[in-house]
Amino acid sequence: MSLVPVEASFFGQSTVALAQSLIGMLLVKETEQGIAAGWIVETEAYTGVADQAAHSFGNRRTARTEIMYHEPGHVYTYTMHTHCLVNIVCEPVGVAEAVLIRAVEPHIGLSLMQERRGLDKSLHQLTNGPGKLTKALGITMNDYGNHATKRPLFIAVGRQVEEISIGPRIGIPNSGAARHYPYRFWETGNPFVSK
DNA sequence: GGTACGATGATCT
DNA sequence: GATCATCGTACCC
Repeated sequence: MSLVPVEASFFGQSTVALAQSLIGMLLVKETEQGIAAGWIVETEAYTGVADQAAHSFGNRRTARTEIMYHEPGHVYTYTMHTHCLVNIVCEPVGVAEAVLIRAVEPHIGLSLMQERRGLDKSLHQLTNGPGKLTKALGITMNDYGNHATKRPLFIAVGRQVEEISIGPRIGIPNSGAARHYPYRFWETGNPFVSK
């Protein structure tokens, strides 16, 4: 098992392309309690200035969205309804786009994830949602601004994915036409996707 | 199997 | 004070 972070150049592709490339990659988080990692099985692309569903729509720039304007590969975490969500920043400096990681398949540190999520949860309930996977892996707002090529939170080379499905994004009913964009990607048939 | 809804807190106006 | 890129439970097929 080699947990080697990917090269920074991996993140130098378009947001939509990266959202698909991330499917099958390994999301790794190291803490004092140990390592937890999961295969990424579901992502969503948020394409910034013209995407009404993106936090950076119209180039809105605040303390929260600041990291989206930086180099690709940075980690963008933020809280939503008491949950922490994790994104990977895309596109060159000044272009604020990102990929939301919506679900992973538990791979390393299963008992640690179960401990964090509650022992009554079945395996497939641990990480099949954006708020769930951050809790299972121990990802918090402290990871905001970390680069995904560096510990303790990074992307590692993953496995082959046979087929990727495409559909509209989830949970953005108030985003005008943007809600219909085919920007959600998941590994076809994988039982750990959020829906 | 499905849908409905309330809790909950950071962020922005 | 309004707005959410959510989750879990309740309830109804």
